[in-house]
Amino acid sequence: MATTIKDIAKYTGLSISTISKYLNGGNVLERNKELIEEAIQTLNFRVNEMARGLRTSRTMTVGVLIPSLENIFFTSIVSNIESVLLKEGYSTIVCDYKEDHQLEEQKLQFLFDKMVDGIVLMPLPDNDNLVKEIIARKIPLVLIDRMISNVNCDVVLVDNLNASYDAVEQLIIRGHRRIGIIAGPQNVYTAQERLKGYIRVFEDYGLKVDSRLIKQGDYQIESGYHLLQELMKIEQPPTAVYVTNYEMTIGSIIAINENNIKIPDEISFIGFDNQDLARIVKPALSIVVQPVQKIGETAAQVLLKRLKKDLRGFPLVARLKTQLLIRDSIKKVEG
Amino acid sequence: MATTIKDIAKYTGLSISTISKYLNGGNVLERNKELIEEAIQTLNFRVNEMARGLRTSRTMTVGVLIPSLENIFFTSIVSNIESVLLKEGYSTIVCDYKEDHQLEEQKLQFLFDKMVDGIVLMPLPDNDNLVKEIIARKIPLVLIDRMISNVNCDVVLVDNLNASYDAVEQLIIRGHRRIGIIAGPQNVYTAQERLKGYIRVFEDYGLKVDSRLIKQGDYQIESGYHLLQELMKIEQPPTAVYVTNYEMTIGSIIAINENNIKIPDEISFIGFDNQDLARIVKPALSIVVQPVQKIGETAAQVLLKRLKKDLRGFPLVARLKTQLLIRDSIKKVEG
DNA sequence: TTGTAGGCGTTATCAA
DNA sequence: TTGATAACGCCTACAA
Repeated sequence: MATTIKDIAKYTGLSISTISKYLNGGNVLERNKELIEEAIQTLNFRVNEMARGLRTSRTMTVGVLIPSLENIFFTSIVSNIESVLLKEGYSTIVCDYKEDHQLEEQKLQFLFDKMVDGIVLMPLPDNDNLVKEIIARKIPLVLIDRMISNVNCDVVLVDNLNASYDAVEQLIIRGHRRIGIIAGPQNVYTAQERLKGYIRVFEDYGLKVDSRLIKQGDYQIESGYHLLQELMKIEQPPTAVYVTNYEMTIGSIIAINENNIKIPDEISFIGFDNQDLARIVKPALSIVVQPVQKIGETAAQVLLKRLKKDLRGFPLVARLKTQLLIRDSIKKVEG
Repeated sequence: MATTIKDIAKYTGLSISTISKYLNGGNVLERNKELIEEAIQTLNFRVNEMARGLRTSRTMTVGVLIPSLENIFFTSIVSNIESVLLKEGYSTIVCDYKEDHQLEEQKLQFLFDKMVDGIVLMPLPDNDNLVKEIIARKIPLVLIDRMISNVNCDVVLVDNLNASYDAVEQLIIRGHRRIGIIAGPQNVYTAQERLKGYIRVFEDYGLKVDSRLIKQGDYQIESGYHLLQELMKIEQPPTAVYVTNYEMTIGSIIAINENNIKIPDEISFIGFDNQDLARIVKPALSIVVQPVQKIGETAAQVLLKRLKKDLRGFPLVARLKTQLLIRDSIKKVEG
């Protein structure tokens, strides 16, 4: 049906192996090179990746396993990974495991079956065995957004701790002392880090942390909505609040609007991740911006490096910096 | 390296072809069946999809090509497609073309190279040639959210026209006459349909359409934000507004909050797609809900059917109904 | 029901 | 530089 190397051979009068060699960058006489090129064009030839894969046991396919396809943070990363890989001829198989332990395992098995050449994984907590199994199979692996102790493996992280640190520090510098935080689920690595940063900056400034100002949400919109209102209802409400992810930031803003709370007069605000929202809300919201594009690109690049058997710098820990956008949602508090 | 049929043959003392037949559902003696099963378990055998693919020229892979991976509407659909396909052993290669004509073509070529068995496509306007090429290659294709005239091909659509019709009709029934619409870009099929529904219901009720109440946005948050404010600033502002997609609904709500416009007293509101938002905003928002899950599932099921060479009902046009959730954001207007 | 043998399209080894 | 040939792991007549 489709044209094969054999057809090119016939067309050019050369042998199959010469064509194959040319295809793989070997040396061929200039004259033949042109001839082959011509044949490829006119016969519209494309290598059969499957035959090649069978022979080389490389699929030129990378598996990306994420918690959910219904979360823009993850899919944006995937989008960037895919862009980079595509340029090198790799295709991306995306699986999501719907935040489910069992599914995570099952989909991983699926990627094994597909014989992906490499894997990018954003793992669930407490599933270190999966990571170990990938490594045991010697499949190049890049972890995103999570470190696993005692496991050697390339990782792309965001410096969440200092992201929080910097954000909260700006509030402190501007005179705030009662600063609320809407933190995430503490079995999630990033959420732990973001809370740690909050606590550390208080320590560094010799301030005491008031545990009533620490609210733990679940990274969902509702969380932000409810917890912000809880924060405002406590005896001495905070003068500033720091919300630690996209969804909860939306929820908080909705709560703030609904309760007619004035930013920054009644509360100073730093949110997370949501650039669109931040740009639109008046006054413009201050936010922590994660380098989504860079996360994806870095992960893809590291993986490509490993796929090329380049093991320099292994295990690499890329710790990407967030950006703190200070806008109009922060007020100075007179000491 | 990995165990092959050959290994199973050795272990069981049977021949390769017997094993193969068993693997493909053929008849084998009960005794041998158990033996083979045992071998598969202990040797941890998995068929080599590539070898199989080379032989059968089936990859058990489906390509899904969407405009963007950074839009939750699309990725939710992908998520559901993937779930259904996975159960049948198909893997999903997701590509996005970042709303770019050229990229769309390039990524499609990529899917061809990967020899996907089928394709699910959410096409850009004015790229009918791509669709035709897929069909010319006899690759099973399911189109989502867009019809192409003069082309025979399975399609999964949402009945956007009647979605709008029903929504606006509810406003009319409750006495509204000046109803604003924030429509989408008119080169997009769904956006056309949604506007048509608005116009048709006015006609059916013998009411005149005031073109000043029709605003055309670009399906982005900013659009909603600005256009809602424009609507409220015209001489006789609308008593109700209907916003025709997710992002613009967010934008509109932000504008409404910011300008302290009271829902439903100052304006009745029907939004689109955003269930989370709708649930949280007070008063609860009325919205048009697209059957995201069903879109994905239907597309996957139709494709699976075609992949099994079942051509009954071709070309199928699945026209899925939206759901109109009436909540507290609509006020009755006294005639 | 089981086994034999040929071939899917490619790469890789080795000779020429 | 080029070509003949043997795999890669599987499926599928066909024969037993």
